Amino acid sequence: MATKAIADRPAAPGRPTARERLLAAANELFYEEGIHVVGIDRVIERAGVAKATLYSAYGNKDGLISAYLAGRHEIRRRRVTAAVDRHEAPREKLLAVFDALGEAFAEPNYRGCAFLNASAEVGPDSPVMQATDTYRGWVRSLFTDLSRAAGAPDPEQLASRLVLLYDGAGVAARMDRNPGAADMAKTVAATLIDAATAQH
Amino acid sequence: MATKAIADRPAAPGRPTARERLLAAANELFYEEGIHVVGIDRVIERAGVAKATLYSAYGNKDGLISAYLAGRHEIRRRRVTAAVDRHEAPREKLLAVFDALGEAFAEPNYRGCAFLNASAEVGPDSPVMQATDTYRGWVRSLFTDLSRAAGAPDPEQLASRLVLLYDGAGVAARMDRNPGAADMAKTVAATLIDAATAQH
DNA sequence: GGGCCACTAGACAGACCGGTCTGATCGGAC
DNA sequence: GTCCGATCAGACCGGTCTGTCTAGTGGCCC
Repeated sequence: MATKAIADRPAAPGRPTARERLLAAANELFYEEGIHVVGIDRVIERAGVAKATLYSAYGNKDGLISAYLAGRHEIRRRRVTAAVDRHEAPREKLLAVFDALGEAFAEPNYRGCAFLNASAEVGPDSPVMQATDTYRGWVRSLFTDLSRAAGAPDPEQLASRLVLLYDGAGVAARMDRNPGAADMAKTVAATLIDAATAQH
Repeated sequence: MATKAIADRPAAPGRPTARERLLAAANELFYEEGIHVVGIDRVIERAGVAKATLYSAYGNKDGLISAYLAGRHEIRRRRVTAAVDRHEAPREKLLAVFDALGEAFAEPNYRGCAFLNASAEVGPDSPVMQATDTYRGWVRSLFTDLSRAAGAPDPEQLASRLVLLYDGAGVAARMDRNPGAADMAKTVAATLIDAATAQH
C-alpha cells in the first residue's frame, strides 16, 4: 500500500497528509451530495484513511463539516481577492467580484453556494450557521468597503444591493443551470454602482 | 380519541382528512427542519395518523415530499396572484410580486425558499428537482409576461434580472435574517423596470 | 534496540431510517 | 345485519448512520 503515514507536523514528501486527504474528500463529497447524505464511511473511503484517524483529526463529523466550510470560505476569498486585485479603480474592483463569481459558476461540478446548501440541512444552532455567518459577513464587508472607496454616499445600501445580486446569481447558476448569471448580475451591478456614485 | 376516520372523498364534518393532516404536518416539519432530517415517524405522529395510512395515501416518502412542494408552490402562487391582482398597471403588478415576497418573509417561521432548501438535500434526479423546475418556470414566466405587458423591449432580459432580485431577496431574508430584503429588492426592481421601459 | 505515535483495518454498539405487515376498529352503504 | 374500505396501533425487517474500541503496523527519534 505504501502508506507514508506521517501525521500533520512534518512536511510529507509526496502524498498529502491524512488530515489533508480527509479534508479534500470531504470537500468533494459534502459539496457535491450534501453534508447529511454523505456518511463518514464514504469520506474515509475516498480519503484512503482509517475511521479512527478522522475522529482523532477532527473530533467528530461536525468538526469535519466546519473545516470543510472554512476551506470553502478560504478558496472563495482567495479567488475574489485575486480578481479584485487585478484592477485599480474601485468601480472595477466591485465589478471584478462578479468576474470571480463567473469563474466559480463555470466549474464543472458547480452546485450552488456551499453555505446556502449546508445551512439548508441543519438547525439554527449548528456550527454550520456560525461558518455561514462568518462567510456572509466577509462578503458584506467586502462590498461595503469597496463601495465606500468608490465614493458611494451610502456604502451600506449599495453593498446590500450588490449582495442581492451576488446571491441571486448564485441561485440562478444552480437552480436554472445558468452560469451566465454572473455576467447578468455584473451588468446590473454596473448600473447600480453608477447610479449610486453619480454626481448630481 | 374520537377518531372521525373518514377517508378522502366524503367531506368530513369537523376534522380535516387524514390525507390533509398528513400534508399539513409534512408542510410544517419538512419546511422547518428539512426533508431529510424529518422522519416518517415524526410526520405521522404530528398528523395523528397511522403509518399505513401515509403509505396508502402518498405511496412513499418521496410522494409526500412532492405533495409538500406542490402545496408550497400553490400557496406562493395564490399569494403572488392576489398581490398582483390588486393593481392595474403592469409596472405596479411587477412590483407587487415583491410585496408578496415581503409578506412571506414576515411570517414568523420563515426559513428561506422551500425549493432551494429541498433541492440542496437531494440528488439531481430526485422528484424534488422536477417540482423545483416547475416552480421556477412559473416564476420566470410570470415575470416575463408582466414585463412584456409593461412594454419592455426585451421581456426575457428584464424578467431574468427581476428573478435575480427575487432570489437574492429570499437568500437575504433567510441567511441574514432580514425580512426587509423584499423592500430593497422592490426598490431596485423599480429602477430596472423604469430603465427598461423608458422611451428613448 | 526500544519507545513513541500516527496510522490502518475492521468489529461493534446503539440509534434511527423507510417501508411492510398483521390485526383490530369503526362508519356508512345496502 | 353484513360487508367494505379507510383507518389505527404497533411489531417487525433490513439497512445505514455516528462514534468507540481493539489490535496490529511501521517510520522516526534517541
